[in-house]
Amino acid sequence: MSADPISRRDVSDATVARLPEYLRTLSRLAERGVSCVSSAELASAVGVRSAQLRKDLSRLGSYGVRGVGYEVETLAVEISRVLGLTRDWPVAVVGMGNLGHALASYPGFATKGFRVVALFDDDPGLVGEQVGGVVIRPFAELPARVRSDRIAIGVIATPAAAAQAVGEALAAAGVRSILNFAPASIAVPAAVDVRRVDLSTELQILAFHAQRRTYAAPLSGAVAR
Amino acid sequence: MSADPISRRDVSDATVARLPEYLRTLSRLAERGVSCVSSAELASAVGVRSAQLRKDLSRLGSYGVRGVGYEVETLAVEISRVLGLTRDWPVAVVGMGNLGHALASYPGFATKGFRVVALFDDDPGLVGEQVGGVVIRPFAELPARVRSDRIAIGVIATPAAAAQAVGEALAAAGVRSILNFAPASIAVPAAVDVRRVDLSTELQILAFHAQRRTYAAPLSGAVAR
DNA sequence: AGACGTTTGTGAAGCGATGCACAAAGTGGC
DNA sequence: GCCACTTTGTGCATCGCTTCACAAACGTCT
Repeated sequence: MSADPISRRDVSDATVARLPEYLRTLSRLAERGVSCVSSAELASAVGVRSAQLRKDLSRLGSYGVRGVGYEVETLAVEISRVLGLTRDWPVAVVGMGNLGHALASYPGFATKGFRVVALFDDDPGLVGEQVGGVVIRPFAELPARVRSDRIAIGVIATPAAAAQAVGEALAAAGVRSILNFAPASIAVPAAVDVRRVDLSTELQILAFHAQRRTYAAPLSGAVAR
Repeated sequence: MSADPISRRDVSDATVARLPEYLRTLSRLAERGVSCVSSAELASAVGVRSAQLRKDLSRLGSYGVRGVGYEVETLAVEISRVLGLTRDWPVAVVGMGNLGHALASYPGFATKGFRVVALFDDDPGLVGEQVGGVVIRPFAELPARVRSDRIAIGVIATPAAAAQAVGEALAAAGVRSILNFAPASIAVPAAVDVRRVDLSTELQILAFHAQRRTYAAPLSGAVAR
């Protein structure tokens, strides 16, 4: 009864998106031997306002001490608990091209409870190969592996054309969380949570700002086409 | 004077983030031979409300025809222009491990005016290797290459420990736009625009929602550890 | 040419997130 | 034990984005 898990329900998406950043900064502080930190210090290390940090953390409960600050270790554990990192998350990667290889051996995937336990591709030249100690298997084995390995998260790293079919197969197999790296949006049942990471989109946003800078700078120069 | 480039100034970040999605959907429609589309059709294809789509597009100017809709080709060209995709964007990738290799040969990088023209790594085992027709060079050559190739965008694909140094080197060399894939935030001068893509953060957000689902489902089951 | 149906562009309302400012709560010194 | 100082937690104002709703504009049909 001391820590009420139900109270996590009203944590907004904006707050959740910042929690991983807080957690990484706290880990860095812990490595440096810091055991206690104020909201002002932590906020400036992360790059947010201190008021926002305190408001975010207050959603998780009262883990700070007035006049002192937050205990680094305690706060890190609490954020981990809220994010669900204290349990095990078996992950499957579908599509073992360059990107799939990179994701399967990405250090960030191995930590925090995420375990890449299954790799899939239909290219006969790739099936059987080992990446990070896991064997690449044909895509048809997906449903069986999802059941046997209790796979909770699917990562799509296929070309755009295959993304929709893979997403449907993952959803049909019971995977409710999908991280989609393919340059295409996919339609899935409402019960499935999809997050898309598109490298091309990020570049285009950068290009927009870069272009705006070059237009803004030379006030006297001829701008027209 | 017909198309005023200054009017692009008041396009909000939220709108800019959606423009690439609109553009990709328009390209798909054009491939299918669709030449005209209403805001309702386009919006549902993208997955946003039609009012939002219209408001976004109205920021770029009046490119729709009342009673008819938007001409696919014209709208695509205009969005491309606003995003700055009609010019050439030389890109450098720093850190040619698994992720760097994947990014350098990513199809989405090659299209839309982005050209990977330089690859850097300090591992002697990688220097000299060709990826997509571009030779990997030692990191020390970065400043010279930025000048000679007019590199505008830098992609950081190094381990976390190297990210800060690479970011500083890019900024010092004159690169004003950085896409950071390393699992670490970097501090750069205010004139430099950094976007961070963190695979671990995305997974953690997925895990949060997945955990919330499992807590919400078994109302009668004992939750307390 | 005029009336009708359709779709855009946009003012206004609604809503959620951010930032401010301060009371509440704790520590340490005397 | 009381006082001064520090820092959290939070009500409240503000800001920006999203959504609604409708008038203006366009094509079409007669």
